[in-house]
Amino acid sequence: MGRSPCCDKVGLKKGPWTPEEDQKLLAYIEEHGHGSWRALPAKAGLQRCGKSCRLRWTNYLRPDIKRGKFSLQEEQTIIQLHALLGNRWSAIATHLPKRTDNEIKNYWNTHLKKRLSKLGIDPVTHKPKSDALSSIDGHTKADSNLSHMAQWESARLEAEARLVRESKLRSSSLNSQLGLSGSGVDPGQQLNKATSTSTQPQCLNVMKAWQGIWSKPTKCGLVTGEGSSTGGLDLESPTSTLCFSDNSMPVLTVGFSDNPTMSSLDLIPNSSSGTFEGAPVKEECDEEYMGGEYKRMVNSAVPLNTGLQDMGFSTTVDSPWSSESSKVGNEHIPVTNFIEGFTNLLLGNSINDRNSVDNTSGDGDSSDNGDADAMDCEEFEENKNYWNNILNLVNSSPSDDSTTF
DNA sequence: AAAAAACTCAACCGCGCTAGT
DNA sequence: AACTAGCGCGGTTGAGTTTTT
Repeated sequence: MGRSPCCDKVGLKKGPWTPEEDQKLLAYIEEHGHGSWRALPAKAGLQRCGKSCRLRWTNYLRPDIKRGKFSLQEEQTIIQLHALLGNRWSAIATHLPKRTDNEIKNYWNTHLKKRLSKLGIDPVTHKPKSDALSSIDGHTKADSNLSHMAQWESARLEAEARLVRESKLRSSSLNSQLGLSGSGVDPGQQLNKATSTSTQPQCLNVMKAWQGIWSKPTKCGLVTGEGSSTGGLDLESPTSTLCFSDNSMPVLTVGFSDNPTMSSLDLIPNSSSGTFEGAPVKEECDEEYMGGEYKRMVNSAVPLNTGLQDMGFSTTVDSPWSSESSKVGNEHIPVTNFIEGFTNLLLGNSINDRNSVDNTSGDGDSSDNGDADAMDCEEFEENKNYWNNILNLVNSSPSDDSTTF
């Protein structure tokens, strides 16, 4: 019948954890790994339910957790991802290394939500509250964007779930191959490997496809306006650069071109998952953040666009970092620009302005559906203004001395 | 200085999903 | 197919802390 209760056994302790309990849990997991959470408390000598132990570990004791104030970049990431994903805190957390879903959730509820509300922005829909009034039939122009987002997100979630399963399988098979359970390998290192693997972002892959879709139809020239005709290899975006660090690891820098005061966000490729991980630019990031954990470079055989394949797209890629484009169906997508497209979608992009000007003077071909084009440009202009407002708010907030940890 | 209000965040709760039997 | 165990997620709570009155 129903689920067996987890925490209603008599004698099990609840409430705040004591340092002694923390120590017991930490020592046990470091030595044995957590194994079955339900069985763990008895083995570790704790009068707690397994669920409580798991929560304490994942939200507090785990070694790869960063505590303290959220950085500006983290705030921006949370706001942007929340607009896309809603209250899917665990999904958002995969893009904020060392932050737990619980912490992000709390930070959203206690800080960011209020800040957006004060700005007159609905923190649920991320739309200006007045939009509902100005809209004739209750639907705003942004609804069409959100509809696209919802469709992609739905597909993304399915793909992500599969990826996680596969990742677990790979991880467990790797562990067994390495003989981790009984070898002389440092348990702490085992833990770090396990946890770092589990926190690697998985779902940005779909952004590539998303970016490709978004960049394709609009004549505002979202991202690939000029480059697409050359096979999507345009890397000369005004707002993104692909550079290579000393160890030949590409770092994609996404700038907020319309806001000169805004810091840029470096995206460091995680070659084992085929995704990019966000990290602050050098001026603001701390050593730990940019340390080995996020600069790990493994020559992994995992395809760059596993997520796309998972979604049923036919994808080809030459090698994880040597190829700047991949195929979705028959369409080339500039992979290195995918996050730019994501940011463009959220922030608008100066490219839009430039190309929209071009289009207004346009050639005969582009004048076929000029009304629709104008509408697209209008929508992107609205999006740009909206996101600039949000990000400016975050930037200018009096409580924001949070660029340090 | 004290009380009240507001805020923060660790922890709990219940549900849904998946894997195993 | 039905059931159970276990895990993870999102929503909520409440104790402790800080700020305001």
